[in-house]
Amino acid sequence: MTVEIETPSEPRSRDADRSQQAILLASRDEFAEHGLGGARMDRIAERAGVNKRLIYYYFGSKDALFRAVLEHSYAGIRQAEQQLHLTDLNPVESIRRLVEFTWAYYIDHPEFITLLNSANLHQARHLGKSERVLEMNSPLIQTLREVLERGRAEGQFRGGVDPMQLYISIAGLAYFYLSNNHTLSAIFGRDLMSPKARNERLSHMTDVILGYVLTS
Amino acid sequence: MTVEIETPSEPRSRDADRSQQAILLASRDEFAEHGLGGARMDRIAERAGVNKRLIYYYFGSKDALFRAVLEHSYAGIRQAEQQLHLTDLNPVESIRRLVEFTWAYYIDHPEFITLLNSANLHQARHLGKSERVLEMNSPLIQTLREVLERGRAEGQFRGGVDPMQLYISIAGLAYFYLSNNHTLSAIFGRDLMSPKARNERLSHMTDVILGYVLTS
Amino acid sequence: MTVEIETPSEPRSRDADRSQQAILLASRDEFAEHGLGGARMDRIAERAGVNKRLIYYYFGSKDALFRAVLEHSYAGIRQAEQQLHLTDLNPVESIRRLVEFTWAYYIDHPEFITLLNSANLHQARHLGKSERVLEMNSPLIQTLREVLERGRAEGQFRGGVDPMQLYISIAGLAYFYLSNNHTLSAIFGRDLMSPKARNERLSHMTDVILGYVLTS
Amino acid sequence: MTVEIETPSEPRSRDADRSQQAILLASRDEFAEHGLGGARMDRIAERAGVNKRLIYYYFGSKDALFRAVLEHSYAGIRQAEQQLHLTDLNPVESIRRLVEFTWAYYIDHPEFITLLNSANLHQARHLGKSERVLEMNSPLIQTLREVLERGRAEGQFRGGVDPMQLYISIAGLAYFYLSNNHTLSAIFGRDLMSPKARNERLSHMTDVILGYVLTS
DNA sequence: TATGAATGAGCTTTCATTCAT
DNA sequence: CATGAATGAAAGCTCATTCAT
Repeated sequence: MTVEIETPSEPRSRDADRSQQAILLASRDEFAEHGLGGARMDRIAERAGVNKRLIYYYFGSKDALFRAVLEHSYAGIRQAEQQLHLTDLNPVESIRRLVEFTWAYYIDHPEFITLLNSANLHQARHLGKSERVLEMNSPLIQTLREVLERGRAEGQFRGGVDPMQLYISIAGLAYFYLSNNHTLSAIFGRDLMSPKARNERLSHMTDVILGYVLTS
Repeated sequence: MTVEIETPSEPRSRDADRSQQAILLASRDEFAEHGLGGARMDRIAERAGVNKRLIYYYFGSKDALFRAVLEHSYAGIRQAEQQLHLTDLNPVESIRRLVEFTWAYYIDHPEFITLLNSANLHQARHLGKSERVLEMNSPLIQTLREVLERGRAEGQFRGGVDPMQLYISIAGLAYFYLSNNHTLSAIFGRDLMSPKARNERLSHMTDVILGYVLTS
Repeated sequence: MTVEIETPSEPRSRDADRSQQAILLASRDEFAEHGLGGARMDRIAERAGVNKRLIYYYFGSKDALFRAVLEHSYAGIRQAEQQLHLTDLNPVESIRRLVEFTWAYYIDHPEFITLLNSANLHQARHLGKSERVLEMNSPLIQTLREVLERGRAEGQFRGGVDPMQLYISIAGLAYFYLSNNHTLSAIFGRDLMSPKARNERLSHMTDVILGYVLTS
Repeated sequence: MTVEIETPSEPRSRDADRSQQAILLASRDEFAEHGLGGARMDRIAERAGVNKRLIYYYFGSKDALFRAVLEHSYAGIRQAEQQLHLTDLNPVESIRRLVEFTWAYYIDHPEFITLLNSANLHQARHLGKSERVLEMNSPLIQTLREVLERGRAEGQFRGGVDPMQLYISIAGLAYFYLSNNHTLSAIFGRDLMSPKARNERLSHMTDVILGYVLTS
């Protein structure tokens, strides 16, 4: 999941960029697997194939590195969301696609969930150092609002739906299932990650969300 | 290292019980605040007001202690769920009460969410050491199944609803909102934990779930 | 130069005291030889024959350890000064004894000079964390004041001598010679630490100080 | 690594000279503030506004840089001393001027004291790598010897005064006061660096030295 | 002449855990 | 039942120094 955000223009040593990217990807995986507390700088260096010192040279500290990884991940999902083009579809298909996208994105980017968990664990204590995250996905909310209004205008959707609440709900339906799949699989004695189970979950999620927004 | 939380049968020293309980509560808070990796045995000892060595005497290791805390937490919610008496209500009220209960429980026990996160983070790597968790809340699923069937029989509910999926969905709607409330509050520029916001969320959740299960 | 300051009364593990003392003496030597920046915790642990971790267990940090060493050293010279009994002698002998004592103490405790240097180097930047040092040697100043007054009353000493200035001067005459003896020996092409050279310096110092305080 | 401080004979790049000077001044300040052990090459580079690699290009190593700084500082005081022209004055005024000069120089060049301290700390272990320092201030000693002899011939000064001892004493009287001013100010509860306190010290120093050399 | 990238070695400090009583 | 003393291993981080250009 390499996200090239900005085209580098200045003639900088290619190795510098490559090293930074390597560190970023390696630490994303390490943080995802072990959490912020459990991640090891040594392992990140090894994974990235660079000297440990170089991580500090570029990112300063473990915390700062974690923040960089978070921002990188947020940028990734924000960018993916921007390619959804929800307004090209009719309202029902639009909602359906958003549910499917959310589900697929979490499945394809399992590290995103763990990173979010870690972020929330630590934000609870020392809040919001990374202000850059904030401008995250207001655009999608705006689009969703338009979709809901159009569906309402066409008589398909119920009124009074808060797009933010809906967005959070869609995310929550996917997130909890995936984030806790180990515990849940154990509790319910089913493999919740089998292809069949995944399809059932997506189907259920779609039903829940459409059942909510659709009238009659 | 077995921890007897419920009434001990043999006449054990009151101090012993008190120490164990103190350790359990202290470590629950510490794990909730810092995660498994970030929790510190020293701090747990300090919080519990006991000598660090005593923790090892009773619980054996940090991992074992974490497992004990998890089991304790699971036992807590299981016990609370058992007092719901869903079958005393009509199907619609029953579902409504389950949603309300889940919401309220997560709000009252914020450590539960963090512990779940930590558990899943680590289970992802070394699976299921604590087999005792498994028998967790099948009973509630069974009750929910009966509620759904009754609603279906009375023509109020749609058919084909998997009680496990529904249970996970209810949990997910509450969990994601609360777990990520810092990030979400920042992104959307609203305080998602104000009394008003909480009520709105509960209202929305209920609408979503009822919108899904209800026919017509 | 072991200074037993306070008789331990409580029945504490002997090893604890011994370990702390060993750490204190080892770090005093290490700090004296290498300065605060150049001292190595590993070497201190080795010198003290204890585990490195134990140093942190007892002293908390390198800085705190340095402060403890300083206080220990100050206590040492203060205690030695208190055994001078200057008031038992006539004024001239009293001054002579103070000069001799200062000289001998610095020679016998070469670490004291280096520690003072290090302390001042660092105090220059983050001032006075160790407030306990403050009550150091006012008592000697008071004694010196009495000696000067008596000498004045007996017509031997000049008036208007500030005991603090005199105390600093006596110290300075010894300190600079010893502190810079390597450089000075090189510059002047003499071994300034030979027994003969030492005697000459003490003799000179005594002449300077008596030449100043004596009338006629 | 020879550093030409005085006018370079061959036409060297102005930038090169400027860089070397900048490094020299920056490292002098850094060494003075933090000592040899505490000084940081990174900070020196930053202070000097040059690339870190350039320091190595010009000076070879941290130790060599420190030696260059020391030599630079010694050269500075030696040069200042040569402009004293002590022989132009009568013996008493000559001594008085030397005391005043020493005091003023230390006050104006506080880094000199710290550098001397660091030098002595490290020379104590690996002696005398910089032989160039040695020719330092024999000339002044020679001048001082002449002054003392003249004073003796004129009957004002006592005989048998070793000019080296006197020189060291004058330096020591100023040095100890200034080097330990933080500690001393704290101990005695006075601000030893106030203008008034400084004047008193100089006055005292002059009295001590003249009290010693003058007859009757 | 000058520099950004990179590193091996070693630093202070932390941690879960055990020993001895 | 309880504890203060002690530790091996490893963590995050720093440092003087070198490489490549």
